[in-house]
Amino acid sequence: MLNPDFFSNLNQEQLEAAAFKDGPAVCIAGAGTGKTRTIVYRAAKLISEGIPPERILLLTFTRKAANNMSERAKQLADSVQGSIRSGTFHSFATYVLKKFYLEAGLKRSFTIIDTSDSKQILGSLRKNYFKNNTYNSKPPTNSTLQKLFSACAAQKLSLKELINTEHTHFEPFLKEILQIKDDYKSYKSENSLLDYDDLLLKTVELFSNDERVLQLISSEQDYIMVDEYQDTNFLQAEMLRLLGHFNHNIMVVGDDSQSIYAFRGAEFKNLSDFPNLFKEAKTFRLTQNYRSTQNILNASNHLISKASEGFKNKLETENPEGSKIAIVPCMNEEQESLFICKRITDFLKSGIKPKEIAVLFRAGYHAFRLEMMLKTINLPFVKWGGFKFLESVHLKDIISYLRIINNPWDKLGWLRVLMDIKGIGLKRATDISEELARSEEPFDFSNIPENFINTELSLLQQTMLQISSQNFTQPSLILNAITDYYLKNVMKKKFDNYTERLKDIDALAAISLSFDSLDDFLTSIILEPPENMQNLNLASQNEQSEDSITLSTVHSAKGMEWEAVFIISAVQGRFPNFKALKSKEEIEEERRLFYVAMTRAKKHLTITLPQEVSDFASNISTSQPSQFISELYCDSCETWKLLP
DNA sequence: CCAGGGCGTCTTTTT
DNA sequence: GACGCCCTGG
Repeated sequence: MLNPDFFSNLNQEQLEAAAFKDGPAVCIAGAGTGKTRTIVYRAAKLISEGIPPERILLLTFTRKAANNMSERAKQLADSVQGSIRSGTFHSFATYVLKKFYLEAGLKRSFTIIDTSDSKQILGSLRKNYFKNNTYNSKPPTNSTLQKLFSACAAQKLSLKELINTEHTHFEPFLKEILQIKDDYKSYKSENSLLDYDDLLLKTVELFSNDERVLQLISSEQDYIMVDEYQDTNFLQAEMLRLLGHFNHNIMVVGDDSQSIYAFRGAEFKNLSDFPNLFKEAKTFRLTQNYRSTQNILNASNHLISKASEGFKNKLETENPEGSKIAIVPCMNEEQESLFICKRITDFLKSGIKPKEIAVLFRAGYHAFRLEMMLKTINLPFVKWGGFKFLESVHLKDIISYLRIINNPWDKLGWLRVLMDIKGIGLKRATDISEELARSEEPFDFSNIPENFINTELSLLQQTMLQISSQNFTQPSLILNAITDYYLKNVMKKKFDNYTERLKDIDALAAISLSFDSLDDFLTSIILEPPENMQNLNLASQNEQSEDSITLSTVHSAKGMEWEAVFIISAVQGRFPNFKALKSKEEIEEERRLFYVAMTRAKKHLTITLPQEVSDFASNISTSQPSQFISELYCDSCETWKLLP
């Protein structure tokens, strides 16, 4: 049953969008205008009218948003059995490809590889190229290659076009880069590997080539809703367009002023283009903001009006004026951190709860100084974004063992595991992994050259044989056995801080408990990697976050809101980031990013500008205030003077 | 061909 | 402050 309170929570704009039933629609919803509430209400309403929840598909780019929404919709229509299907485009694509692997020309058990796997493969392929060093410019690194190939896929560009337009300094290497791209493609297909882009690419291919499959998949849902549509790329829009052949009830929701993912190929124009894709699409707009004070909105509107493109949705609110935005120049990061600690303490004294306070920044490392100070004064905090938990060496290692247990022919997994053995480097590890991939029996070492074999390698073989012979079904049990081996034989030798790293492995073990099969666990961890230590263990996170303030990158803060928000390091070169300074489009994106940061605040917004930052990336010593300060500055702001 | 040390690079943001 | 790459000696 629908909770009746919910009706009264919707204004006219929201009601119209939420009550819309059949056909395509686009909803342009500014920051803080109740976008999530509207989507959730629409879902709940459909369910209350008899649509089974599992026939509603909710697609988003990040899983955080997806989980959040299906939870809320569930609460709303609580007597309903079952739940809304929700997920990211990537997880939906994986579902499709697993179901129709034959039609997609794949093996039943294909492996999904993450970005660092791609880089590793590219690294080994790259060794065959760029040998004659006669050019006076630097050939692309593994990482750059990975980015280039990914950009091609997301933007539907040929490599040649991409290099000739955006990366002209690689023109001398074009031929070799093209060859590496071919090699990479063959390597993936020989080993049944799909990278993130392939998931989307193959699904789009499948949908365009096989109408039967498209129809079968389409018949699984009646309603599709897409959140944060401004963050989708060409392939995702294409996937949606194809689904539209049979599914007419598609609603996309988004805000082009909050498009902050162009760096990975997002096209915010997808939002304004939607009516071209679906001719009879109805457009809704949400413009009334419920989140922020008048002052915060004034300054935010002021800033976004400088944007050169977009709908320029001007937000309005009936909220009180509130206090002015504090612009606070500081001498250096030390003083900045001190000031923030002091002001946070004041906020806490005035009765604001810790979880209603957030500090936002452009890049993870901008907060290092502040983190140290918060630790010294014993103020608990959680940090979102920045550091990537699963990319740490020890966890990549552990996951490799799991991959081998799951699939003993996984060359990439073997490579990593073997290189941890004394006497085995890249060459031998490659030879052995290829031999193992060729063998009929799992863990068959009989064709490995004898001089490669030592006690450590035999121990590895025995351990793997033994674990796999136990036929554990629970991934957590396998993980335990692996950890046992890894700790004894590798970890202590490899790291001087192994006890600290062991905590991460424990955390991974905690997540593994909620999975019943190793394959599911591995797939999930690649498609939806946990962001940090804190949200690994949900229970402890909830307890913790009650008493903790939040530190977050602006990207990870999207969709969130807090009573009091700080934006730190608002200096030219940090925010906007120095890498963005050279192109107009990237400055535009930085501005939207700053806008997202500002509009997270409900009541108090404080922006700090250290005049001196030491930055190994940009080498800035004295810094100018961020250009966005003058762009946002208006009657709603005041500049503070700190005593030295 | 491997191990280990030194040195440079990088950190923008995520599936 | 961590990691990867390159060089050298064994």
